[in-house]
Amino acid sequence: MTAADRVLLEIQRAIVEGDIPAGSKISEPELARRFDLSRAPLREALARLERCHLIERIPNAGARVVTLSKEGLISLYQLREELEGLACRLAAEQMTDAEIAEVRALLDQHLSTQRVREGESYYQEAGDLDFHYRIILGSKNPYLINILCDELYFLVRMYRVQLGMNGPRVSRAFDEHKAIIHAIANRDGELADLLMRRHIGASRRNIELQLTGNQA
Amino acid sequence: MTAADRVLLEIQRAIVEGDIPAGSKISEPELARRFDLSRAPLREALARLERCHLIERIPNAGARVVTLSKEGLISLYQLREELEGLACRLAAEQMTDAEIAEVRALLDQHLSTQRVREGESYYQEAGDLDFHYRIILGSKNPYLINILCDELYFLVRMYRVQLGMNGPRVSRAFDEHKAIIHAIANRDGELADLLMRRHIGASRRNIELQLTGNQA
DNA sequence: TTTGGTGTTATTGTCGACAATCTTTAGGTT
DNA sequence: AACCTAAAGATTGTCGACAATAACACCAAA
Repeated sequence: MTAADRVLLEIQRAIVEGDIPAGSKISEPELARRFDLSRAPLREALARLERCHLIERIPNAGARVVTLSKEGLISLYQLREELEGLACRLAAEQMTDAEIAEVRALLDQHLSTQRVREGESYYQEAGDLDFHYRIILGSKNPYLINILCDELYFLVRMYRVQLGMNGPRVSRAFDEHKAIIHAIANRDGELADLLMRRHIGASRRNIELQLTGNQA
Repeated sequence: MTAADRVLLEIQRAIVEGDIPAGSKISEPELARRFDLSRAPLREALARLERCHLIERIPNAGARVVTLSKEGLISLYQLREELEGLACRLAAEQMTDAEIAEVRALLDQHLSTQRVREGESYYQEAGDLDFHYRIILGSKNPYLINILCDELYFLVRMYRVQLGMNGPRVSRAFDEHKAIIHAIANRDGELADLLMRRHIGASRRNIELQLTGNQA
């Protein structure tokens, strides 16, 4: 693993968790000192951060961390609904019985840990992401996998971590996950598609509420 | 405009048109000499080429131009159907009457030039791409625009330029374009979505035929 | 002959310094 | 006082060289 990869992971985590605040300016020399490396691997990392929409660069003018907005959230989740719906249809055709069984085991595991850590949202985040990851990987479509897992999901996590995902929504999401994997196990891609779109739509509305509440 | 941007455009064109053959290995020193610049901006360009799926990089091992395959084509066009279908639905809501009129004027212009250059596919390519670009931009969804215009379309062009787009399909595509913009003008997003999916599906089958024919 | 190890070679990753560009600030003019 | 201009400062883009890693060839042993 290269130095650019390491610093990329660190900066990704820092931006997603708000350690580097949204909307703040990125200074290459400052970050280079902070992570104790040259600007070459740092610029490589910045290029990848731009790729996953965590920063915005203007030639000869610098880079800024993205700002979270209601319009951005809606645009992002419009795409998610469409792409993850497609992922469900493909997964219903492509996933092996073994892979489906693994996801079901994963969900059971989430359910038990969720009871213990009621209200603590971070682990739920990771679990939720993990579920979506599995379905997307199950589509076996490399371009779809790349877009969702490598380019869009860090921004999704940023919205969820910074704006929170709490209330009764947390426990309800598990049931929705169960229903989706059940439809996939039945090889009913259409139903899985529909359920996933509703699932993502509900998640969007939940974050939207937080967003309008906070900035009001 | 920076030097990395210039060399990026040149290499993109070279790969899309097969000047740098599909599947060939990329040598950083060689390309640096060939385009007469340092490796720093070249690596920046390579990073963006990877982003639009024209090359594949392995850490510490180099980069290769992608190889065109039937599976790759199908995966790519599955995504296109979904994303451009969404673009049509959004465009039917978001495009202004002026923008719609512009696209119609564009189509009329294509029709007249197409009659003149019957069979010459390259201009048709540009025209077809232009039409799709307009619809995508009309969706006003920045993430959707980024994915389709910046990341996927160079690969689409590569398939079409290298595997050809000929026969009666060329003229038929114009009628399909007409029908799509007509549906958008009527603010019928559902219909535009359906027509676009069929349009892209037909285009895929056409290239698929060429692909199976060539490698057989 | 095939397989495993080793040395060589070439490529990629990284570094520090220089050049080009933009932002900011100070100054002068209307 | 407001606005345009210009110089200073800082930041980004680019360069050539060095270090680390991986591919390759060669040789030895089974």
